Amino acid sequence: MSTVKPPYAMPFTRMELCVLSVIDTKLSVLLGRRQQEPCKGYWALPGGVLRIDLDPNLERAAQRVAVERIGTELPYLRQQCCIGGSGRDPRSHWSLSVVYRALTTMENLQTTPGKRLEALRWCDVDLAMKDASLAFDHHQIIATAVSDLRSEVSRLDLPFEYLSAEFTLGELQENCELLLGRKLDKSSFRRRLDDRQCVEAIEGAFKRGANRPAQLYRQSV
Amino acid sequence: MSTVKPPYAMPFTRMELCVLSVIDTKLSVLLGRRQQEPCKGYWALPGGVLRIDLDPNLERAAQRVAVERIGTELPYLRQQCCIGGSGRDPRSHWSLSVVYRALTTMENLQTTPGKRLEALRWCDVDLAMKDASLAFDHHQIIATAVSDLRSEVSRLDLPFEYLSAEFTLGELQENCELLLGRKLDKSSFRRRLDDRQCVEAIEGAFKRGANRPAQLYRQSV
DNA sequence: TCAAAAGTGTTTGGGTTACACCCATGG
DNA sequence: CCATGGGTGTAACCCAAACACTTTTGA
Repeated sequence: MSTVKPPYAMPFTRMELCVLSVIDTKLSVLLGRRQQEPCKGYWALPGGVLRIDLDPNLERAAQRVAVERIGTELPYLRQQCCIGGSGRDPRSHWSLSVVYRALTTMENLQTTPGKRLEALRWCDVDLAMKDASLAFDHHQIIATAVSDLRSEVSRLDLPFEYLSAEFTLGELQENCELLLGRKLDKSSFRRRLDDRQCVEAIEGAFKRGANRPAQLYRQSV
Repeated sequence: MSTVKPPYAMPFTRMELCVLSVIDTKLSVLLGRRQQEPCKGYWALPGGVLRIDLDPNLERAAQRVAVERIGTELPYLRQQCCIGGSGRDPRSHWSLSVVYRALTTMENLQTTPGKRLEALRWCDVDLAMKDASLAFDHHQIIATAVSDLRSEVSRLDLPFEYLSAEFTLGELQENCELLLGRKLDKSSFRRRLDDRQCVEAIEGAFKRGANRPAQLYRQSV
């Protein structure tokens, strides 16, 4: 397999990250303030150029960009969409962005800005989704990312890479409620969980506190 | 906005089409037999190179490739996913494919193969989804395209670009059944339709035949 | 004995399935 | 008047929401 120069010019290809987290009980998205043109000074999703000399595939590319901009790899990475066309980005006549969505916890993330970013901050998604002052079409991307995440959680397609390995049903429910932005009923939540067999009790493992001990669970095989 | 040569090499970027249709009462996918390496002689999804000199955006690129390979533009075009990495395609060290899904009717499509294809043929999706002899990872792409289409139809997110402008409820139901590959109940299908208000009756328009005339409907605003 | 969170049962209601039935028309 | 497909009504059922209740621990 030899590398042949393609006969046509190829698009300027970037990776963009839509990193979500629950901050202060609200689902939030990580935004970076751009240090360079285009959209210098505007808030935008963190991103970077695809490096075919460094990245073996798209998902690894997204993780490399995460490390460079945010300082860590990201759990629960999902491809969201890709957008391409002429006139999107002044650096090139024709540019293509591959967007990945992630879910992480604040603790894993110190928000010290990486290369090419002036600052990083968390922004409540309810605000970000409507904020037309974000760079490019990023508020639209955030809206679909949030809606896709929420419909996954609604149908109990749970973000296990984001959750800790062992959890009580109360903790699991609380996490889902924070992601969805609404309360769930304990009884029906549990019934749906064991209909779908998505979690299993860990024999003899409990979380103890100032109350009745709670059975610990893990993701089912 | 000046065009600046990007500082890094960019991926060899292609468009692939997953064109679905109901052929002989079965949901089928359009496959082309490749005339050139890589995978010469194998059946694959029709596709072509992204041409940033010709295509204003990704969707237009998909339509241009459709015209070149299949001879017509396609209704109901949806972005499916994109796949990228090194070692996928011997023409380039690193290649990226943007996959679009479409839905069309056999009548709109003469299957005379376009450029770079030896032949075109329709293949029952139930076979194609499992056929590991398809080029690249195309059988996997087909499987997710079919599943995405079917879950849209299940929740009555109907493919209106594919349906004709006026239809009876019987025709609509029959179309949905063919796409889903299973029978639906007439009564509940109609109840769900008017709960969701996705179609509206066309005042005074009927389809006549050797039986009771059927009210014609169209997509709701 | 009380607070707090775990865990369970029971009722209700919305929505879908299954199926039976009536209606209107051409032949 | 009969075959054919359009169109409607009803009962059964499934799932999840709502909510009340019991259980088990530490303090």
